[in-house]
Amino acid sequence: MSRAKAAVKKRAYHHGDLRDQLVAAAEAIILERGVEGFTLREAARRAGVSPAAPAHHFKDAKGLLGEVALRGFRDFGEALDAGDRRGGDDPYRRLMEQGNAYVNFALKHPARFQLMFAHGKYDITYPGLAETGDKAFRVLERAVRAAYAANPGDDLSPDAYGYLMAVWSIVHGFAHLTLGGEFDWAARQRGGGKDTILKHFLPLTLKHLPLPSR
Amino acid sequence: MSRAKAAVKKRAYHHGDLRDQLVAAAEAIILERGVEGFTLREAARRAGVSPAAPAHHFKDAKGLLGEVALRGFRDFGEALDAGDRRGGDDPYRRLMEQGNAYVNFALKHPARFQLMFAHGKYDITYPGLAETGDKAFRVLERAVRAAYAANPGDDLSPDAYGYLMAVWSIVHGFAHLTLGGEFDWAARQRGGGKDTILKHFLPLTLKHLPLPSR
DNA sequence: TAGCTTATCTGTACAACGTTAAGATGGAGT
DNA sequence: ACTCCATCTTAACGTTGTACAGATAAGCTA
Repeated sequence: MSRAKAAVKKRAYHHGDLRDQLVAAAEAIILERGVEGFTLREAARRAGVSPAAPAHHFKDAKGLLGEVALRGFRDFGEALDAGDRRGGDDPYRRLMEQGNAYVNFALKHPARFQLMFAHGKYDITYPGLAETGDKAFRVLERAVRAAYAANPGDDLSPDAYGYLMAVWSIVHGFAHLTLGGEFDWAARQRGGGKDTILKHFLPLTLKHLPLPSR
Repeated sequence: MSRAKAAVKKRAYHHGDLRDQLVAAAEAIILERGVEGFTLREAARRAGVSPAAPAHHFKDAKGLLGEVALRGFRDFGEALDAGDRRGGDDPYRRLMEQGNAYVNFALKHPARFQLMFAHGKYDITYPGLAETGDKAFRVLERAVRAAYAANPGDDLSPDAYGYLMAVWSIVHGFAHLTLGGEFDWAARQRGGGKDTILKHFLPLTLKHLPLPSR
């Protein structure tokens, strides 16, 4: 009997799949109760193990959330990359598609996104996390480099930096404010929820995305 | 001997100024340890009272933080209003000044700002909070109304809504990302901290603030 | 001034949390 | 068959938020 099979059998002393199931439980808890509602003991309870069991897979509670954040940044980076590719050759379209992907990811995976930018909640020194986060961020930088025709390795021009920050700010701000419910009045006007925001108000907003000056 | 005077004397059974000092302690804790590091007991300790004392002034821990958030939104609204007035008659300048005020407030009062947008940390039903928050955000709406020449009471046009959300997103995103340390690479490049971001990178970013189409 | 009322604070207690230490279990490799 | 050791449990400790009963003193009424 394999380890994974043993996991479905109840009360096996050795869980067999605890690490992954702790991550899954953590994501579920954050989704249900918000980042604030997460507790390590609850995650252990859902996985059917004692409160001390997670210590054998993660340094502490913030370590487990570090793994959740890492997986979030990995998928996030891939989503941005897919958006970038959808943009083809046009620098503006590449940035526009990335912006759409950015907000779409946030609204499709609110638990992950909220955690990823909830500083202090997870261990930022978790192995691989910094690299994975940087990788995601560099997808955006790459598109800005192309838009400003910067050679690889060269520093971006001040204006290119400003543009990079402006684009990042507008999509991140929109995602953060939407998840925070600050645009609920807008959704209520159209009688819808997240879908309305994504399909109706995001395009309305992103059409004001600044154009790269070169 | 007045109540306030009694407060400085040590170990008076009745504190005399507990409510305000709990708020001050809470802000100090958040500033030092981040929103995550706040505990009610620590606030009580700093005010020199027992852990049960705050209950007579606030329903619970989230109630105290609700008061902190309320005071934050009050000052925030006033800062935005001052910016709006600095903008004079020019709609774009009004919005630009408000944007500057928005980010400046966030960087000058990081503890308050982080708390204000930390959903789940404070009691959103705290008396007066919703009204104070709405009031602050209506300062921005008012300027957009002027820019789009909307009559008071009328609904904004879809494009005006989109513009409102875009402007709000870009300044909020910039503030949130800066406080989260996401622009540290930029500050490091210029060898500075928050001041560098405020004085150098904010103008560079806000110059991409979209213009109202009418 | 004396007595009563009430707001404010203390002391104690409890459940839940994160984390650690010591011991139990059983799969994997020799 | 035997040993090793990763994995899990049980038990315990200190900290947290909060409830409850009682202590204190400030303010009001007479």
